Order: sequence, then structure tokens, then C-alpha cells
Amino acid sequence: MSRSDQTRTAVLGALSIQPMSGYALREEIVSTLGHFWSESFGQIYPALARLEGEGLVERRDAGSRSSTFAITRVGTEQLRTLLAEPPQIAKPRNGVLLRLFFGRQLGPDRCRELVRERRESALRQLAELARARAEVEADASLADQAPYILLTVSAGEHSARATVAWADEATAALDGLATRATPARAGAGVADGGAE
Amino acid sequence: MSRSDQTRTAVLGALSIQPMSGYALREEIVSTLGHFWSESFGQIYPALARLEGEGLVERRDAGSRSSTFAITRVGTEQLRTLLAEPPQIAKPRNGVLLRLFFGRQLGPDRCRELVRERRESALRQLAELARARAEVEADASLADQAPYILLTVSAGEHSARATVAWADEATAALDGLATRATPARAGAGVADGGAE
DNA sequence: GTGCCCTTATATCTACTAGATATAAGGGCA
DNA sequence: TGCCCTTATATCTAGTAGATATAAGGGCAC
Repeated sequence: MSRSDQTRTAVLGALSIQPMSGYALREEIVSTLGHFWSESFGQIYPALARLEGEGLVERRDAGSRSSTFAITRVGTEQLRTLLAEPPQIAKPRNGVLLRLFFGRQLGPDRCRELVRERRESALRQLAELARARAEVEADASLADQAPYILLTVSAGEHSARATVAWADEATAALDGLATRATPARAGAGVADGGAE
Repeated sequence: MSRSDQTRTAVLGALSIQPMSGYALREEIVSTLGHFWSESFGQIYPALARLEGEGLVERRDAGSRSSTFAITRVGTEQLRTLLAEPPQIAKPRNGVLLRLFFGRQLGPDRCRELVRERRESALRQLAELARARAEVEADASLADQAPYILLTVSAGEHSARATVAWADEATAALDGLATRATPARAGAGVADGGAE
């Protein structure tokens, strides 16, 4: 799959859920696909224009300030074709790990903080995914889409839990590097982490 | 941290390991940082030129066809500053999950295949990380850098294991959706997955 | 009633990045 | 000797994030 097809796939996919405006499309991608996908307005509007020009989406209800875009039947077929192509694997650029790799220059305290922040972020993500899971499971209108959606939620949950587990292990490793922390202090830190 | 500082951080960081040519720098980033970072030549060469202009790296041994770049003392200080800035979190764009989200359009067979491929890829990554871990642990010259490097290896391992666990769960979920697969066939599929 | 502020809405611009492309030199091997 | 692969430099094009610009609608305090 060429990189240009990624945004097309996401936009057509989101519009296959329901017709919506460009702005609402962005909102939908953030709220529904946001744990594994993102698109900026910089992509969405030009993509909509191109897709409209190609007859894959059509503009309805063009009001004084807002248009609703709907996927066409040709668009639905094209979506299926795009989905069938092999996914393009994104290149990793993990800024936390970049800093940890050069951790000796940075120092153990800042490293510990980075790990803690990453852990907290993963816990927040877990809470969001739990909410998403509950919504999907409660929404009867999703019907036979729900199992597929839950696969993506589950991927996020596994990933977030792995991050928490790693963060705990990393914290312990960094503590082992620290110069002469008192055992009571180290214990208090772990307890705080667990409560969050 | 502005997005422009990311490549600078990675390039300065890699050069802090040892002086090297632009091409070797790319190779080093791929081989040493590759499980959590990537940089293209499109970034590396212009970044080196800018960093040289700013006195953060200097060109040595400019031969007929290759220069060696070394980080300067000012460059090392700047690296420390850059590392201390909060990391920029990359936006997710996971093509496999995008396809699984719209899995009803794609069909369970193709979904199963995507999950299997993702699992295999994770197992390959685990093998590479095991190699990396063994090298780091065997390399006495890394000294007090090794624990930090191992944090990044561990992060990759946790992530890859989570992916495998998720893939197994997803496969089972997709099997539960399949139309009347014979139990023996489903069992054979699982055994194949385990063997890899 | 008015003005401010926030949200919804459209659209594009600039900066960052991937990956293709172009060129060239060095070395190995048939 | 020529071909092919690797090392090496460098930039170009296409894709994307996020900032920027503009505008309309609605709520709310004064």
C-alpha cells in the first residue's frame, strides 16, 4: 500500500460508519479510532476534495457553513479494495526510549521520571479503553461489527498493560542503579505507583 | 520539544557513541536504535550539515569519498539539554488495527491472516531483541551504559510479547466468528502458530 | 442587547519525515 | 574487464502534523 492510500482508507472507513462533515470526521477518528489511528485536518480536507472528485464520496446538505460527506457505492467498493491491501508498517520513533538509551548522560532521576510519566499515561489509556469497551459492548446497534472493534480495543489494552509491566521493571532497575536510596523511601515510591 | 529537535537528538546521541560517516550513522541508528527509532537519509544529511554549521559536530578525516563526523564538546552539552526536554509523543497509525476495525467489510479470513502475520512479525522482533540483549550483556565496554540500553530492549520485549498474547486472543475471537469451521481444523491452526 | 468566548467548520500553509532517486567510488568475482 | 553489490553523499518528491487563518453560531455575563 502506498502511503497516499492510508488517509484515503481511514477517511473512507470512517465515512462508512455514517455520513458527516469534515470537522465531525476528524472528531470521529479521534474518538473512535484514536487509540490506534490519527489524521490531521491538513490531510482530511484535501483527501475529501480528492475523493469527491473521484466520485468515492459525495457532498450532501451543503449548508451555509457545513457540508455532509457520504461514501458512495463506488467508494464502498474502493474501501474494500484498500482494506485488502497489505498494511504499511509505521516506523518507530519513541522519544522516551531514545532518552532512556542515552540515560547515562541524562541521569537516573530524570530517567525514573520519564518511566513514571509513561506508566501514568498507560494507565490513563487503559481507563479510556475500558470506557470504549463498555460502550461497544453496550451498543446493540454495532451488531456484528462489535467483535472486530473489540479486537482493536484489546490490542490497546495488551499494549498498555505491557507498558505498565515494563515501567515497573524499569523503575526497579533504575532504583538498583541509584546511589544509596533508603529502603523505606524506595518502598514508598512503589506504593504510590501502585495506587495510580 | 519541537519536532525539529528529534532528528538532532538522535543524530547527536548516535555520534556520542563514536564518530562516524553519514552513511555509518544511518547504519548505527538502524542496528542499535532500530527497535525504537528510525531516521532516513533525507533527515540525516541535512541535519549533519546544520549541526556542523552550528559547531555541534565537526568533520574529520574528510577523504575522497567519505567524511567522519564527531560530536564537539558544545554538541555534547546540547545533547544533554535536548535529552532533558520532554519527549514528543508520536501519533499512532497502526494499519493492521485500522483493517481489523473495519473487519466486517474485510471478512474473517483476511482478518485472521493479518493477525497471524502480525504475530509472526512480533516473534521475529523477539528473536532480534534476544540477540541484542545477549550482545549488550556480553559487551564489557558498555559498562554503565548497559543498564539503560537494556531498558529499551526490555520495552521492546514486553511490547512484542503483548502482541503475541493479543494475536492469540484475537485468533480465538475470530475463530469463534467463523462459519462452521471443523474443530480439528481450528486446532491445527493453533498448533502451527505455536510452533513458530 | 451587546460583546466576549468557546465550539464548530472550512481550508491551507509550513515544517518535518519517509523513501525514492541520482550519482559515484571501491571491491570482489567470473 | 565488466558486472554487481556495498559504501557514500545528497536531494527531491510525496505524505503528514500541526499551526494558522478565517468565519459562523451559540451561550452567558454584564
